[in-house]
Amino acid sequence: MITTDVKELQCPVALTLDIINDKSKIFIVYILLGGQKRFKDICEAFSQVTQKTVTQKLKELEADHIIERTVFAEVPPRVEYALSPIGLELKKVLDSMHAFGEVYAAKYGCKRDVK
Amino acid sequence: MITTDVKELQCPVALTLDIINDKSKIFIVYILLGGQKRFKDICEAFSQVTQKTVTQKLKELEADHIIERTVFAEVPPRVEYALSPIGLELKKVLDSMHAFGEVYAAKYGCKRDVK
DNA sequence: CTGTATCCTTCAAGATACTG
DNA sequence: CAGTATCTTGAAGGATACAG
Repeated sequence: MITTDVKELQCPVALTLDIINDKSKIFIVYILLGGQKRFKDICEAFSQVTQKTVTQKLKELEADHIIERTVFAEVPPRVEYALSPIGLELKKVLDSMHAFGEVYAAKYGCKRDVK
Repeated sequence: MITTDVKELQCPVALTLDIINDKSKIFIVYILLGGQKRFKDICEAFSQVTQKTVTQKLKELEADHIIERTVFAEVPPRVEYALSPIGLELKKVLDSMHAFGEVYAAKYGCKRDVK
């Protein structure tokens, strides 16, 4: 069977990976764990990534119900992004990553080769 | 300051993400949580990825001390991959992903658009 | 400020064939 | 069986300019 435009992920881990499919998205969640942020703030926290990419990742996260986007009718425009309730659930995943990172760094250091 | 060939990741989450930087590596860890596996078995569990990619990811994981590679001097050759002690620590990360995926699926289902 | 729209580059990964 | 060696391609992301 070939699914043409939809896939069904039986494994919850695969589902999670499909939602948080790259580093930049996890970073956005990480940033938003510190409270809601403006578009500009997210871009600045993300020096290695272009604005275009930030926009795209924010859209994907919003489409997946991980974050919520609020537009304020002001001049100049203001848009705030915040984690949704389900997005907040990702904190546990991030926490476990944090814990692993600390254990790993204690054993092997935190220096990494750049590819 | 510009680092030319090494980066130092202060944030443990960033470090973890740098080690487990894509879905395929997390999947390999996931597969190996079920016990040590042969190269062939890993390739087969990974129908969507080519052998070349599996080889590459295994090498990276080994270089990062996440997995251990054992060569048996047999004919035909046999190579087994297993999680290292630190690699086993990743189980907690996978567990939290599993938990999140279940919560998410209960709320939004497990069907995903294919890009 | 918060995005869109193009164009362009590069790099990861697929296909395939070959080796010890 | 467990890889390595090439070649190729497609999509992600950078740079830049523009819009509401």
